[in-house]
Amino acid sequence: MPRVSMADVAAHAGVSAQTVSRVVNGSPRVDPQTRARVEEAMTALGYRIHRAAQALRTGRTRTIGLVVSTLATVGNSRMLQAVCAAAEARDYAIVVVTATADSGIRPAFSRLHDRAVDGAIVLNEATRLVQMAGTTGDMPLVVVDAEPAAHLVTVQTDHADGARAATAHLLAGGAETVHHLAGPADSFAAAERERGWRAALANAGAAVIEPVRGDWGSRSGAAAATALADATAVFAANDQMALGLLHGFADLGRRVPDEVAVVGFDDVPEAVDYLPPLTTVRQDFDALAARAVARLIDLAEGTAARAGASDGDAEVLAAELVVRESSRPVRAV
Amino acid sequence: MPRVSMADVAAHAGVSAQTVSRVVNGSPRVDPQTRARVEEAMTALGYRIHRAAQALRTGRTRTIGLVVSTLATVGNSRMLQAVCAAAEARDYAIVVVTATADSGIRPAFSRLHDRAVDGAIVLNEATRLVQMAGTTGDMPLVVVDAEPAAHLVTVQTDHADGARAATAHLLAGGAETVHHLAGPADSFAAAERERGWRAALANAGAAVIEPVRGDWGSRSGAAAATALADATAVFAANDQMALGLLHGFADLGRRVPDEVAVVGFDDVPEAVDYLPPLTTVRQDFDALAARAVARLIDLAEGTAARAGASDGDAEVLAAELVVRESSRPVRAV
DNA sequence: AACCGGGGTGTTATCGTCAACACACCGAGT
DNA sequence: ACTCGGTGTGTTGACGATAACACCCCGGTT
Repeated sequence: MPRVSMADVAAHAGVSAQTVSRVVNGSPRVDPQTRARVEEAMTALGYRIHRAAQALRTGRTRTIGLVVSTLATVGNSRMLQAVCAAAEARDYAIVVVTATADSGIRPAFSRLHDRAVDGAIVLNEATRLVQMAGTTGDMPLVVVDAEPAAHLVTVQTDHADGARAATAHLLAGGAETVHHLAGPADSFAAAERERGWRAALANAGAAVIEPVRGDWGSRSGAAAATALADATAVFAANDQMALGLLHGFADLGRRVPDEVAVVGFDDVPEAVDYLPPLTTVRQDFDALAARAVARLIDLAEGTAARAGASDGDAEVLAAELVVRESSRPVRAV
Repeated sequence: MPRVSMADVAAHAGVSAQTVSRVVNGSPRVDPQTRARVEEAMTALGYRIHRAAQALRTGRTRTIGLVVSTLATVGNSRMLQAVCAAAEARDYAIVVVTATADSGIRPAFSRLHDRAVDGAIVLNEATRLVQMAGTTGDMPLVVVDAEPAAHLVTVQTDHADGARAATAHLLAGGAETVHHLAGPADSFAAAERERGWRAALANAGAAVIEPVRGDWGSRSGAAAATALADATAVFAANDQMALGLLHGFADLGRRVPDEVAVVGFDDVPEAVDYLPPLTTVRQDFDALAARAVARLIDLAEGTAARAGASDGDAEVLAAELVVRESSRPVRAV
């Protein structure tokens, strides 16, 4: 049995296809009786709107592209899930495209352009967004965790403040100063976390030791342990690197938290079961995703043109310190 | 500037739109000179095919739906990434829909049906697939990690064999028997892993202690530690639960691996940095995803009708034991 | 000379939906 | 009686791509 079209429904209800369209789109210009008859016909025939045809006619697909560098980080995959949920609630679908470092974002946007998505959300690692200014054409865009800039709508966690809180917490615990295991140099989130760490140290008048740099992965955290062997407190830029650090310190015989305190960032679900359970900074990925989707849909549907409200518009969501055993005060109270 | 259509390209190249279509679709019935002229016009104008129009005319969207219960498990998010990569290589796009336990799969498939996807891949937790036999209509379907059944194409890791290898490894290490921290009762993968564990015990004539059941999350693993306090070897159904178990054992003062050996499943990237580094069973998610996508595209494009080769067709990929410190032999060699 | 076959190309109609316009009807105001 | 505004509905014509068919031009048969 072939697809049921508006014409079929129209015939069954004894009206024109246009009236069916009006019912589907909730136009007020339909007699309640007629509307009821059409709706009855729709359920009777099992009518489903043909999105491709709708897209062809209206130019809008009710589809959002999600550009993601990798899903290997817990943060990204949680964002993806949250974005899906938020989009589904608005009757939008998500198509995922990957943009790796070597492929660049151009092919990703090319695919999205083909698919005529109504807009795109870019996750993370967006420092190199500058490259693509021209490429995206006029596609509405919301970037997560990127440098706020003119003509760019961004949504981000307050990485700097979270990092500041983590560092202050470690200082309050009695550490002379706090070492930092930073993320990749080209990551905005990593830069922000580093900035917050520096600010907290400056605020307390503590010495700044140049950070060790990792790649977000736990292996790089383990590798950093020797370089950080004389630290009494370390703020790691994410939980995975913190985990590696815990491992590295264990191998070196450095006891956590008795000899060295460790704090991470993200609050991955497993952090509570690390050994010892990890103090970390929790991001509200659900809220972040909901805001990103809401902003994008506003842009895509909005009559408020992009010249107006969208200029360099940045939204920042708070992060929350979660204290666990890995940062029990170094010198007992 | 509005969208560039085939007609525009055709005008620019001095041919008809149909000829442009033939060039785009690689028809052999085009003079090489004409083809060159058309291709030149396409790049000159920046032509991009309009998928919605193509979909309307051809009835196919070059889009694959991915139905996923959650992305909280590492396995699922790695599968998602791998599926995206495999699909992109074939010029297909992925749209992700979630089907939670309460929402059921019906709305998910409804969304996919609207979107006119060419087929769908269902990830995991598919025991309740039976519910949807009628719902999917004739949409081509590949299910990952589900009970093979007639009229169902499945792709799966050899969970049972991986579990068997893990259990045999623990027995070889000197354990009297091996306890099992199982996954949720409604999960196919969990059932298979349990089956492999039982088989290995039976094979060795070891006693079977009824498994403790978790929910894949690390917290459930930690909670299971007390119930498993007298074990000398535990096979956990995934790495996250194994991590929780390591935490729980540490709290109980049970030393791993000296007093109790632990093995997980999945080989998440962090497993190597758990304390102690976790022995586990590695799944090849990339291969799994590539096979799933390949099978689905065959189904969707295949002239080989579904009555033929697709009947109860199951593909099984090997898993590999990765030995680390958490299972160092209980009784020294 | 008439015919054939096939490569290369154009024409036409169509997929399902919706914007724009047309129209028919009705009660209210002049 | 006659316009008027509003309401409910139908008609027409795109949107962009392509399947099906029609056509022309050629060299090679009969």
